[in-house]
Amino acid sequence: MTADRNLIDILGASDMFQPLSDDALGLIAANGRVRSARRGEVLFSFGDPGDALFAVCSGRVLLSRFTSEGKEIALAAMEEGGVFGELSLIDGEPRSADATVVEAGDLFILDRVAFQNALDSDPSILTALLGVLTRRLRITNRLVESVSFLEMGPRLARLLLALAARGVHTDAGEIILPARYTQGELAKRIAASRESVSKQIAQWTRDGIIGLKDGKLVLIDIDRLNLWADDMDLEL
Amino acid sequence: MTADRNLIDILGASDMFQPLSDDALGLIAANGRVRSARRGEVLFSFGDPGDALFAVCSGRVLLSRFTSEGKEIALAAMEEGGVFGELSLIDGEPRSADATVVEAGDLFILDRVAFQNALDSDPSILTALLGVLTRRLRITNRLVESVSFLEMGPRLARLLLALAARGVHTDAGEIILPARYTQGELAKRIAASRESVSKQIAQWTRDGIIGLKDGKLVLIDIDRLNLWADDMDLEL
DNA sequence: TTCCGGATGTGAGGTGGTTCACAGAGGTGG
DNA sequence: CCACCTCTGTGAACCACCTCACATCCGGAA
Repeated sequence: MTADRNLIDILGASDMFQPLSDDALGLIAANGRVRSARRGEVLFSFGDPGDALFAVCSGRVLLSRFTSEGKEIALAAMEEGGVFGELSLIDGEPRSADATVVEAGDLFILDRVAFQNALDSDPSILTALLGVLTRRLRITNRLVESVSFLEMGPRLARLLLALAARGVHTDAGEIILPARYTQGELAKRIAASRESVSKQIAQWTRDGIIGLKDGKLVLIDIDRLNLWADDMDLEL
Repeated sequence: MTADRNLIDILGASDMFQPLSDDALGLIAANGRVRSARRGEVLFSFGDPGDALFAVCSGRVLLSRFTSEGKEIALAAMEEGGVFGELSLIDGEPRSADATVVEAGDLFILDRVAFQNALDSDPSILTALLGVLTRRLRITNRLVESVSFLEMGPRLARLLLALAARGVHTDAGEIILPARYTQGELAKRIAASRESVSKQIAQWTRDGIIGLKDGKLVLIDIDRLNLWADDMDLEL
C-alpha cells in the first residue's frame, strides 16, 4: 500500500530522509501519520518526555524557550521539509524547548518505534541524522555569535536576508518574503523586544529599504540591507 | 603494538570513544598522535579547512569566535576527555570557530583518514558521535538562553557553579575551582566584558560568597550563589 | 456593519553593561 | 633583582535597548 505521493516527496526533500530510496520513504510514510495543526497550537513543551519526531509538511513551527515572565527566544524555526524533535529520540532526554505552531499547516509525526524501525531498515539514515545535527549545531553557533556580538539592527537585517532565501523575486529585483511574519515572531527570532523591531522596520520603511506587499515584507534595497547585516562585526 | 596505557584510559573516558573496547581504543590511539601545546597556541582558526579531530588529554582549549574589533565569545570549553573539531570531519565544511589553548597540556590528534578507519572498524562510534552532537546541541541551546535572557550576574554564577563540578570540596563545605581562570576567560565564556566580571567578583568577594585560594576561586557560600544563578528567570 | 482581539506605531524614562582610562599587583624571564 | 607583560581593580561617561503606557489599525466573527 503506497502512501500519499505528496508526502513522500516532502519527506524525500527533507535533510533527514533525503538519502532514502522511494521504497524506504514509502515505508516511513506508512508508519507515521499526518495531522493538521492550528496556529498557536503547542506541540510539546520543555521538559516533556519526547517520544516522537516531527516533519513539517506545510506551515511553520517555532522551537523556543520561555522565561517565567513570558519572554521568549526562538532557538530555531521549522518550515516545509524541516525535521525536529529528534533529539529526545536519540538520547531519551526530555524536550529541550517548546514547539509552537506559528503558521497553520500539516505535520508528519513518527513515533519512537517507527523511527527505530526505519533506522534498522536503512542505516544510511544514521549518517543523514549526523548531517542534520551538524548543520543545526553550526546554525546555533551562529545564533550565539549574533546575539552576543551584534546589535539589534544587524541581527534583524540578517534574519530578513535569511528569510529571503525562500522568498519570491520580483522583476524589479525586490524580494517578497515567503510569509507574513508578525513583528513579535521576528523579535523572538533575534532575541529583541517587539517594540524595537517595530521601530527598526519603521525606520527602514522610511528609508526605502523595505516595504509591505499585502501583509508580507518586501526587501527593496537589498544592498543597503546587506550593509546593515555585515557591519563588519564578524570577521570573514 | 600497544599504545600508551594512559592515553587509552583518557580516550576511553571521553564521550566520543567511550563505547569502544580496549582493543579498538588501542587501534585509534596508535593511529593518532599526541603533542603538547603551549598556552595561547591557536590550533585552528575559523574558516580553515578541517582535517583532524582533537581530544584533550590535559589542559584546556577554548572554542570561540571573534569580531574584527577583537571581542571574543567562547562557544565551548574543552577539558580533559573533551573531543572537538569533529564537525568538519563529518560535513567537510571549514572550521566554524577558533580553537585556542588557554591552559597548556597534551592533545591527541586524529586525522580524517584515521577517523574514517576507526568508523569503519567500529560502527558503534557513529552512535556515540550522535550522542556527542546531541549533548553539544543541548548545551549550546542553553548558552543561547543564558545570553539572551539572563543578566551578567546570573550568567557568571551559573558558570562558576558549572566549573565547580570538577572542583575540589573542602571540609568546610566550600569548593575550590579546578583551575586558575582569568577574569578575561570567564568574561568570554559568558559574553561579558572583563571589567564587568571583575566588578561582580569583587562584589561577591566583599559579600563573602566567593574567595581566592592560591590563585583559584573558591565558592564559599554555594547557597547564595545558587540564588544568583536561578533567579527564576528560566522556568523549571 | 459593528465589535473585538491581535498586531502595530511611537514616545518617555530608566538602566545594565560597555567603553575608556588609569593605577596597582603579580609572576616570569632575562 | 629588575623589567616587562599580563592580569586585576575601579570610576566616569555613554548608550542601545528594555519596559511601560498608550493610540491606532486591521481582519475576521457575529
